[in-house]
This record gives sequence, C-alpha cells and structure tokens, in this order.
Amino acid sequence: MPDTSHHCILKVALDTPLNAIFDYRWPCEAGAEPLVGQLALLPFGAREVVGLIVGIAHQTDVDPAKLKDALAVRSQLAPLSPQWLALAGFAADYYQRPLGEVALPGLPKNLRVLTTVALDRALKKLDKNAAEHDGTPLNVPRLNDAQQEAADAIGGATGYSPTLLYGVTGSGKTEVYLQACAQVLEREPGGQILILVPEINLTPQLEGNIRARFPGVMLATLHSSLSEGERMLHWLAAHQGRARIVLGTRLAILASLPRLKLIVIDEEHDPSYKQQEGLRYSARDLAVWRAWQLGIPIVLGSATPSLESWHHAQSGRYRKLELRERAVKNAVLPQVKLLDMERDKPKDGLTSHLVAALRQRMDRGEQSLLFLNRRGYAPVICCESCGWISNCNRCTSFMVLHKPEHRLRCHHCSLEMRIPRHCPTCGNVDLQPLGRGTQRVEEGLQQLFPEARILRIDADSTRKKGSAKEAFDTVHRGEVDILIGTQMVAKGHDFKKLTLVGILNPDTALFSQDYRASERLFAQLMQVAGRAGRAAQTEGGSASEVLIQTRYPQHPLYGAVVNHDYDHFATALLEEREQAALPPYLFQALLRAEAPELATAIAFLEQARDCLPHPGITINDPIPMSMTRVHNVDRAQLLVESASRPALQAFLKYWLAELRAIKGRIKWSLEVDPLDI
DNA sequence: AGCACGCCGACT
DNA sequence: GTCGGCGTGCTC
Repeated sequence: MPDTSHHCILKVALDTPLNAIFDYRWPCEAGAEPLVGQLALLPFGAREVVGLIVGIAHQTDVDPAKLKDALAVRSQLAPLSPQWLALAGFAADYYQRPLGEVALPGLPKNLRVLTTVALDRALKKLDKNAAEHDGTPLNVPRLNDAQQEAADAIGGATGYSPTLLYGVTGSGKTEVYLQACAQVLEREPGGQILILVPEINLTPQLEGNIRARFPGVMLATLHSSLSEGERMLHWLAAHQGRARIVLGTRLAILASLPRLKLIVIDEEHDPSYKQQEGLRYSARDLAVWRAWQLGIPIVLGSATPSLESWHHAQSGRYRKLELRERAVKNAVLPQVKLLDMERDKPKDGLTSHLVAALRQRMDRGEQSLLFLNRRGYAPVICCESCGWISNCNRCTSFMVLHKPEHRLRCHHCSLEMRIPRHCPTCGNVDLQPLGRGTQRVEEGLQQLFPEARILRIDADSTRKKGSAKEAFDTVHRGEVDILIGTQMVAKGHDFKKLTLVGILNPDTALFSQDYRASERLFAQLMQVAGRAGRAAQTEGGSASEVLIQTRYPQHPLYGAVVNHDYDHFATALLEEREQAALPPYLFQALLRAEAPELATAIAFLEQARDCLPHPGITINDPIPMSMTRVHNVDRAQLLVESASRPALQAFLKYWLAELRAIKGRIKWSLEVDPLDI
C-alpha cells in the first residue's frame, strides 16, 4: 500500500482515442481535494494536456512507477455539473467513444490550453458586463388561436414533456417558440433556455428577433464561426448561468447550462443536426436525452418532421401540436403544380410553362427563384466519338465543368485541371457538356431574358467571406428579378417579393438507393416551396406558385407535395419502413474501413464480421461504399442491425473491444444511427 | 491521436 | 558525417 496520506488520486478523462480513464497523484490534505468536474493540467507522455476530473480516489491499481503528479487544477472555473458529466457520459457510451473524446472537445479550446490567460480575461470581462439592462420588448405580434394554444402548451409544460410542433412553412413556429420562451423566463427565475437551429448563418434574423424581444436578458450564441475569444466568453456566460438564452448549432447541445429549463429544436428534421465526422452524434437525439435527464420540456419544430419524430408522435411518446395556417393574414400556401417534361420538352433546362411563368413575374416586377441542387456548369463532359468522360482519377466520380473558370473540378477531392482542348483518348476536339448545373441555367436565362437582373447563389458564387450575405441582401432589396441557386437558397430566408419558385431537376432522388432520399426530397421541396408567398398577397399581384419540372408527374411523392400533405406521405413512408424492417423500426450501426486498396478494407471488415454471433444482431456482408474511391482511398462498409437498441448497444461494446485487438494499420470508424448508408 | 525513438538513404 | 523518411510502441 503506497502512502497516500498527503495525496489523492485524480481520475481523469483525456482527449485521446485510448479507451481509458487515467490516474494522477495530486498533493492535498484530506478534505481539500479538488472537485469532480474541474479541469486539471497533466503531463501525458511527452506533452502536457488538459483533462477533466471525473473521480477522486485515495488509491490506485496503476504501477507507482508510472503514476505521475498532476501539474495544476483549474480552480477559478466552477466545476462542470454532475448532469453535464452524465450527458457527456451518455453520449460517449451511446456513440461508443472514450469519455474524454466527447467531453473535452465540447469545451472551448481556450480552456484546454496550458495557460489560463484567456480564461482569466474572459472571467474579468464577464464580471464587468454583469449589469443587465431593462427594456420593453417591441412589436410582440398577436398569435392566432393555434399559435397561442401551442405557445401556452409549451410554455406551461413542466417535467419531461417532448412536443412535436408540426407547422407548415410560414405558420409562425418561431413566434410560438418566442412566446413560450417568454413564459418560461417569466416563471423560472434564473432559468435558461437552449434554442438549436441547423445553421446560424442561415437564420441571422432569429438572433436579432430574440434580442429585440428579450432586451433585459443575456443571449449567448454558440456556433462554429465564432472566434475562440467569443466562444470562450459565450460558453462561460452559459456555464455561469448568466446567459439565459443560448442560441446555437448542433455543437451547442454540449454547452454547460446549469439552470436549463427548456430546449427548442427548430427544423428538427434537418440533417445538419447530425455531425458527419469525428464523434458522429445527433444533436437532436442528445437534446431529447438531456431534456429527459433534467425533467424539462423540449420542442421539436418542423414542417416536415423526421420519420423518427413522426413515429414518436404517432405512438404517443411525443405530444403533437399542429399549425395548419400561415401566420401572416392573407398569405396563403403557394399553389404547387407539376410540369410534365415529357409533354413540354425543356429547352435549356426550362419548360415553356416555366418560361412563361418567369416572364409573367418579370412583367409584374415580382421575383422568381429557380432551384437546382447542382452547382457548376455541367456535371460531366464527354467525347461523342469515343465515349470518353471526365472521370476524376482520384475518386469514383466525375470532374465537373466550371465554365467561368475554364476548369474541370472534382467536388470530392477538389482536384482541378484545365478543360482539355481535345479528347485525351481519341483527339476529338468536340467535347460536349452533359447535363446542367446552376452556371449553365444562368447562361440560358441570360439569353432568354437579356433585360432581367439574374443572380446565382451557390457555393461557387459565395466563396468569399461575407459574399453570401451581400448576395442575399441584394435579393431582399429587390434588385434581383430571377434568383438561381442550390440548397443554399432553400433555407430560412423570407423573400417578400418572391411569388414563383421553379424546381428544375428533382427526379434523381426518386430512385436513389438511399431509402431516406424521398423523405429528404420531400423536406427539401417543401422548404424551397416555402420561400414563396410568405408576405400577404397583394391586390393585383400574382398568386404564389411553385412549379416542379418532372418526368414522373404521377409519382405519389409529388402528389403529396401538390396537396401540401405531409401527414399521409409520412404515414405511408412509415408503413413502408415497418414492412421493410428499416429505421425507425430497426436500429443500425455502420462500420467503415478505408485503405489504399479496396481488398484491404474488405478483408478487415470480413474479419470484423466473423466475430462471435450474437442473438438478435444481424451483421451484413461488407460492401464497397457507393462512392468507393475518394482522394485515392478506397472505402467499404459493414452494416449491423438489430430490432433492439439495448441489444445493439451491448453488442457494439463487445465488438469494439474485438476490433481494437485486430492488428494492421487500417483506418476504421464506427457510426451509430447512420444517416447515409 | 500525438510524440519519441530508431534505423536506413541522399545531401551540405 | 547529419537531416529526415515513416514503422512501431507508449501514453496514468
């Protein structure tokens, strides 16, 4: 027994893939031990790192020769609460990662460095700004009956009470959140509210709205485009309980919020709540767990809820509240029409119906939006005489033609080259663009409407910082007649003068291998359709229209979009999922492996597959990923399924230990609840 | 994941 | 002679 009378043992989680808690000695008198939830500075191998104290002990099994002393304990920071540690612990367990790899990246970087100057500076600054100022909220809009009922139901709820707020775009969900928040802030002195949004840059109005509505309340934002200084300040404001409203993206779900009383998740179906690298967590799912753990209400809002949430609403696990009407008086849902591309053959990608509708908006001085989820000029170029096409030589994909830059570009590995003058295999000089991206549509529009002010918004046109905001401002000022864009234009923005939305090429998603593709397509169509007709319909103005160009006008998905009928569509999709034994009726995990040679990745996965069989667990065969090669690396995957979440969790725990024991320098990762398969 | 140690090839 | 390539082994 080592003499520990003047020492205690700190049990510490470190940001390392090693699946272990590390022990350190810390000299202190009995009764003066550090607190669980505090940070400590520690020697680790050849470096010094910051770790999180998750336990205090008085003895250890670690070889005394290896045991080192901790260097310092960060006592100026209040410890992370047991609830926060439990949240990190749950996420670590559920997603099968070491605790430290979840907990530490959830903290601001400046807390994880050797010095405390940034922390001290932030603490000082917060103390100075402590004085809260009062003010009266301006323009509190009156709610319609459905909104008022929803706001009261959410704001008045106590205890764990998950609510699905299902409301069409423009039905005023935001206003419901705000008035529910007002009730909670009023009722809970010092209580905090967490509001999650998919992408903060797309909802710049929301932050302003909250500040205007709650002038006496400190609001902190948390998202990836904050500077480290700001992030530290905002995180601390939340941690100290001073920020009573925290508005953030998915990473904000790991914020320390000691007096959290309500969680709001806007656009809960949005795929960006799922982190796609590193710890692949779902902020929405963690939020629901957090609400359950704390016994507080949570609202999940969407016009097109995820099938998971829809399922829970149908089974009664979530309460469902509906907003059926648009909140602005006389703003009606846009009329959705399908344009049959077989009967009305498109020229330059546009059917004559769509062209006529564009012309009509031009004549009336109204705005139009064309949506095409494909940037560049053409997705591929080809040689008509020998059949050569512009494959990327590092990826299983095409080089996309970018005409303004005169280059071919791979969107997966960013390989670039000049457009070849002639076919590399047969010398033919006549290389043809195949298909159509936003640049090509823009070019066609310029010829069709030489007098129109046309603006393209996509990742290429907004590469420079701030240029996206500038582009959207131009639209809002009414200086654009026809807007053409990708995904980027689908979310968030209220275009007051917009009365026409044209959707150019949605059909590809109808026949995708990915069973979630139709759910996503529906959400996307509804979202982009919702950009039209948000303001009140004016005298003599056009009724808002959404025109969808398709080769399959009979497809039930489009039928549901035309009728604005997510209810039946979602319910039908759920039935299909149940029949086919797919999520949410089945739980999945995906093991991915990558190697320079596909065979190496497959061999690893086969080894992984051939572990002990477990009852209730299905391990499928390894298959190459649909885009097998990216940047000269081949990827393959192995899907594991179970009807029971606990059974899957137990299996994964066993499996990971086995996988870690497999030798070889292969790169692999495990994802629980994968979205893309 | 980092980081050090270690053992072989081409540079001032 | 040494700078540096990345294989392998360890981190309380």
